[in-house]
Amino acid sequence: MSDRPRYRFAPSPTGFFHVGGARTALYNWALTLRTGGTFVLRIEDTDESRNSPEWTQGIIDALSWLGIDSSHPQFEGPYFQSHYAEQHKAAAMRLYEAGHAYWCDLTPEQVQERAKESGKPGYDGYSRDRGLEPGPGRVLRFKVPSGVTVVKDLVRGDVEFSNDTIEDFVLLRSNGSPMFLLANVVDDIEMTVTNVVRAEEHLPNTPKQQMLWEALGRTPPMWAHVPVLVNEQRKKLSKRRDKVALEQYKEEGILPDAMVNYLMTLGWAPAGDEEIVPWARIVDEFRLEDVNHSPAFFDVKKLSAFNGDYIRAMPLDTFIDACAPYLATGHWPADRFDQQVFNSVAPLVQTRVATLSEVPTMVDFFFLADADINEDAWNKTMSSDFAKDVLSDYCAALQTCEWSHDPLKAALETWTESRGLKLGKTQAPIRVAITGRTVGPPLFESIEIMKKDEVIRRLNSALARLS
RNA sequence: GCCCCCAUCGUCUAGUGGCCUAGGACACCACCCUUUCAAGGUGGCGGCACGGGUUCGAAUCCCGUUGGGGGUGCCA
Repeated sequence: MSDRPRYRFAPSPTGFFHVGGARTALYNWALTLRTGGTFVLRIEDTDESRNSPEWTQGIIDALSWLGIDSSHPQFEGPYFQSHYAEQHKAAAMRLYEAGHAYWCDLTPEQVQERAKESGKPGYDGYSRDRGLEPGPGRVLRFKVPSGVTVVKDLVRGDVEFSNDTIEDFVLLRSNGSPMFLLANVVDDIEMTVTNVVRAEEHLPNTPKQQMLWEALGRTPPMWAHVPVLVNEQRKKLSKRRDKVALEQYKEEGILPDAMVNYLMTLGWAPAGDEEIVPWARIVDEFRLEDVNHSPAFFDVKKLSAFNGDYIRAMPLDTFIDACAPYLATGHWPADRFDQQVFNSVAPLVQTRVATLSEVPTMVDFFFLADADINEDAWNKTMSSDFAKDVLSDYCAALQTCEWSHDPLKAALETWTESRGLKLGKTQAPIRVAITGRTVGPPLFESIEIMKKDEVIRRLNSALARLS
């Protein structure tokens, strides 16, 4: 066994992959990479109600999307907690035999009842000294020793828990199956985990787990509890209320690099004034000691801003490739899509989107049989007194105009100046007639890319609607 | 209720006793550029929760208050 640190990420497969889990995984991965350690993936699937094979694959896929590749030499696993039930039970029995645990025949209802009567919540240690033998309907409880448990946490420092505030918790259910606290510790011991980096919600569990490590005769790992991610109401991100599925962001065209970079700046910041930094630098600089102590708001707007930055930084052909899946689901007839046309506008699109899913809408007019005219845009631009004239005069000018954006622009400029107007105004009706919207890629560059017949047809069609 | 954690612009953060008249980023606003919208550039708005200490000196250390969060299962 080497003295390299062994980190671990231990999600339970409850549906889709959570952005909070993603950040925890990334913290562990960055640390693994820098320290030359190992990243152990363990699927905590002991609760049968939340267990499904495709969810496990979902976790592996999500990690891989984030750049945590299961074939990387520093990656180990996945292990499945459910496969280790025998070890968990054996450890529980060792604890019992060593006097660290005892059987209790109280049902959850009875425990609750006693708590109600005494006015003190939780289990009161009723069976501690009753010397019960194992039997049906009996749970095994840990005998919490007296004293104080000090959790040494890399993020928070020493956290003290008075043991008398901790009840004798259940190790084995009445059906004999092991509980999370036990399973988690036994697995960490078996997998020789040395560093546990997880979300703050586990902090109250930690003294219990540390007692288990000690009762099992082991030295507890280094703990680190990172702050939770919260929503706008400052509540822990929840899959019921909040948009937390990594998959969903992926579908919207958030780039993995942007997601990774953004997630890493939640609770931590790289040195200097820039927060958009390459992963290699993050690996180099990330320290648990520097992680903030307070919850961080997962801000989709800022994520988008990061993403826009990453999109603009892409080489053009990479951007074009990245757009392909989004273009494939465009709302135009499939046979009208023209890759060459898209390639020509791509540079103009690249600076105008924050996510890839915005791309199809921005270029749809090239591929639709007719421009999809937005009514507000039409009403706003076609009501001007020059709308009809500019449409018809420009249409006429196009017949002889050289088909290149400069002359295309010059033609309209000449007309505009002759009327004492501004190009910003006069291009509007033309833009709406051709693209259907008031905003979009630069007009003359777009016209240049389109077929002359088609442009003229759309201008005439607008003209017909006007009169 | 009990236990634990936390507290710098609206948000994410820098800051580890003097470099702070508190820096950056997102958002917002204005201007510049400009064929729309973006992008880019320039500038602006805006913060150390409060009260006590400690100290020559506190955003930084201590105590309290208030406010937020997490946990409190025969879930993980």
